[in-house]
Amino acid sequence: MTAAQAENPILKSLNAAQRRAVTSNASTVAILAGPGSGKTHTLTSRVVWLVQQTGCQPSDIVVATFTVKAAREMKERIGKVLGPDCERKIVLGTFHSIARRYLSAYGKHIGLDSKFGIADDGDSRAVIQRICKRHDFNIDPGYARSWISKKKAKGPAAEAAPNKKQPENPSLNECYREYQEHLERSNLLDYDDLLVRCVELLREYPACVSNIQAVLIDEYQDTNGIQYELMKLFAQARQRITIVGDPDQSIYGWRSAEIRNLYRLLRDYPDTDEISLEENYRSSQSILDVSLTVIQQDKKRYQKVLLPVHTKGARPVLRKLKSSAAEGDWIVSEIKRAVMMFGDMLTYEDVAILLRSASLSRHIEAALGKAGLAYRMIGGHKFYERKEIKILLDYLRAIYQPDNNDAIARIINVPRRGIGDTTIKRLIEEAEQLKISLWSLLRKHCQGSRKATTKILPKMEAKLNTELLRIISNLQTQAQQITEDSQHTLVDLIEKLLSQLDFKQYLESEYPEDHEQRWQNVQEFLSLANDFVRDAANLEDEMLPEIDNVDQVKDDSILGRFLANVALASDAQKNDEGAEKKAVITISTIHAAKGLEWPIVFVPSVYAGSIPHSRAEDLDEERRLLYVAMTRAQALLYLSCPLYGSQGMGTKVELSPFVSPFASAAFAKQGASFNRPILEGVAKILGRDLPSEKAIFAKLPTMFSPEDNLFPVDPIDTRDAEGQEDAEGYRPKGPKRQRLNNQGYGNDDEEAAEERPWKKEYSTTMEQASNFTMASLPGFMSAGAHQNALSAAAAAEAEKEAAAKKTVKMGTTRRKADQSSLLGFVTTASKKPAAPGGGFGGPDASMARYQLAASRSAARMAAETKAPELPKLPAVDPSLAKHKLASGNALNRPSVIKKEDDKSSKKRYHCFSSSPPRPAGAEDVKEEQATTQEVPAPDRPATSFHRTTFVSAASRGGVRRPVGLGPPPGLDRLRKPFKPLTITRPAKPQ
DNA sequence: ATTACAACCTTTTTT
DNA sequence: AGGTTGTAAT
Repeated sequence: MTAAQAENPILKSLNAAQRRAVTSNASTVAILAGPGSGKTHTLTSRVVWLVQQTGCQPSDIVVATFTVKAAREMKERIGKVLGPDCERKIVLGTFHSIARRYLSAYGKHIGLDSKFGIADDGDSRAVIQRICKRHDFNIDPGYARSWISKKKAKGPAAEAAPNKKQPENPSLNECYREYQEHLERSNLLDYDDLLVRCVELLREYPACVSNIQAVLIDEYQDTNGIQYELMKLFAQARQRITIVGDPDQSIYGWRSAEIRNLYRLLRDYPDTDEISLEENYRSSQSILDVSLTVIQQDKKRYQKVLLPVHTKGARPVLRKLKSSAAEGDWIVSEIKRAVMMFGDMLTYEDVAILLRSASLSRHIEAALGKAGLAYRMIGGHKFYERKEIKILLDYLRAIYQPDNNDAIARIINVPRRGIGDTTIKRLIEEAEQLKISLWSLLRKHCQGSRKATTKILPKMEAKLNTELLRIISNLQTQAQQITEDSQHTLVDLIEKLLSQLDFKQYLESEYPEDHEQRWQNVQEFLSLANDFVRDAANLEDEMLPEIDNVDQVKDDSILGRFLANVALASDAQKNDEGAEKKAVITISTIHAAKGLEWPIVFVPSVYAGSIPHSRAEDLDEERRLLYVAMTRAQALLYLSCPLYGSQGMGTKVELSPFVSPFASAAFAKQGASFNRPILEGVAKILGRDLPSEKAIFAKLPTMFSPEDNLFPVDPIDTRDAEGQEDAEGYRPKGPKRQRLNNQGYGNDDEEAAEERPWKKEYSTTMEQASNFTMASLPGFMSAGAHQNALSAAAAAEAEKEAAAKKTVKMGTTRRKADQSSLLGFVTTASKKPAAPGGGFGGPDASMARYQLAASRSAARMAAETKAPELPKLPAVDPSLAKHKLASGNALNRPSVIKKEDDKSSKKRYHCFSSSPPRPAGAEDVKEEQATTQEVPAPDRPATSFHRTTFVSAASRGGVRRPVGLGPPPGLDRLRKPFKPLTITRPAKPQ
């Protein structure tokens, strides 16, 4: 590189490959980036480079991301470097939101009413359902919906070929047609339409993108056909495109993402500069190894290299638990163990629990709630999907677009007006026959100008008239005024709506149990609206640049934009005003976790049916999903699997085929001992300062178990003994083992465990003999013995531990102690009554215990065949270790130790040449972002959390609820909290 | 005939 | 937490 480049601060934080990607002069650049390789950073830097070095105007750059979160983050990062001015000007957002902006500004050129609304999922479903029902189509509406969506998403490229298929159900096409007609009549676009119409616009009216100098696409592997088309069209003036992606992380095939787009790009732009980023700055080597083992089972995948930059680290864990409930409890215990054993270095903020589906969160939430741990949930139920919020949104939509039949239909009877489903349905049908909107039908009927054939009782008609019609038309008038004078704001409008509906009272009567919570959500909604108005006013967000001789419509009302925003960002983000820096555990779907990272990651429910989801059609994609989940972890990775399904007794569950082939070879069966080398390794990966041993152990609560031994390592369900029918295909791994020391330490099945006779005690001998060394034989886990020892030790003096151990009996009495140690720990964390028989009071005792554990684990590691080799790291200088760590120290990565001579060994994306022979399903390339962990997804307001669990959490002193649910934030929140951007690049890999 | 209410059952992933 | 069923009340 040139001298000038060397001095450029942007480039300093980049490694060679990244730098090449950033500074490439090629007009199209394809960056293939594995997980944790700094993808986002690279893309961001390229934007900066284009602006600073090549003179691109920010307003002439388009950056499209796949998720709102990614867009936000990128925006923030760019703003940090280029300043808010540039940040504002760059056209940056999800494909959908960018398309919406263009359609709203220029849609008139393709005959689109600029006041179009966006049909969300519910709308589409309702419409299609109605159509199917009306025609007695023998189609599953859900299927029809996705069929239509796919058809749209494939884009023009796929148009030609597919007739060869098979006789398509003609009703599908009819359904499609009518659906489209209906949307048009209501002036709605569904998600796919946004893209389809935008393609149409850019084709027919290229002038509106004539200014575009560069197009950058994030998460390219998740791009579908229509998006590819869109990308090309945005770039039509200059053909300058940069994409970043990783085929291994393609997890949106179900939404028509096509990995094939990569080949298309190379075919359409033969001079594309291909660059691969191979260094992984995120995870420990052993995490990468295991992840790679998983992903490599996909034989067709594009082989790719991941070069670990960090040391080996703790072995990833695959933990088997008896039940989902036990799984939840175990996760809690392991989280607590980790947080405690690392002193102040790790907080709950560093922990994520990643799920295949949101519904799996129930057990986890229950366990967290029981333990009093606060959490935040990403993905899954969305704020805007809440009943009470949806009602309000439907009213707003009706106000904005009275012709939106679906919105009207949903609110006709919402504060109850005595109009039932059947009547509503009839009204809709009638309106549709007449080709008028439901709104005008009602209007005319109530005004008497035209009687509806559907009969409406006078009482109800009166209600309709005074309540529904009046409210809506009143507010419509008010909504008009919003744009002009700033006296009336969107918030005023909503508040008026609330009062006219008597909404609070409605909630009270409708949800006697719940109403407070729901009212809080409403308040939250108000404050969200307030934020939106403020942001829209301050930074003229999302305004497209003026282009000479091209006129755009700026007619966009605030209300319209607000509604669009809601539809496109189902993820309500709350600017939490840094109010409380709640260190809170994150629960997320894997999909929503893409691009993020955490020091500690749990992936529960790794069983067949969950991770290859039972309804999944693409197993490879499911595997990739697991891969994505695993590669979110920086230092500690835990997979877990309940052996028996949650419901009832029946369902046995089988370990996911994605890990079972090498489960015992690649994973540890229980959490690692947090001995000094492990701790130091983690500290190094995270770039944090590790507290001294003393500091750590001074804080350990009494009765704290330093090992992951509260749950049996190889649980066998007691019910199994009682003649459970073997589900098809279920086969206990290996011969049925006797339960040795696997008595349930979890809290379920306590009784059963109690009654279970102890088969043998021979295991004790062995354990005693080996002292605390783990038996390495599979199936002979000494967890119980360890537990016993610890419990016993708790009752005795620390020095007597060895002796105490011998006195342990494998009797029922023991379990009591175990249990109390679990529960004791939980409560002790906050309270601190001396545990029964609590000899383990002081730091000294804790230290003693620790040392014991450390030596034990050292022994175990020696015994284990595959023990990770831990580099002997120099102990932290004691003086250093005494430093109290600032809580926020987390974020800087240390300079990376890069392996110097891997050049020779690394493979390249060698077949990344133009016009690849298109192996039918060959999937390739993609990327991953090296996000910094402090940019977790936006919080959901606490009010939207599952309330039940929070209530229980709140009631046990220890942990506070994550967010103050106070009154809506005042107007003092005029400034967006300035969140420092953490660009966490390793200092310089040479 | 319609509406309202109570007892079930079911939940992929997201713009 | 929602939707869908089945039953009771209007």
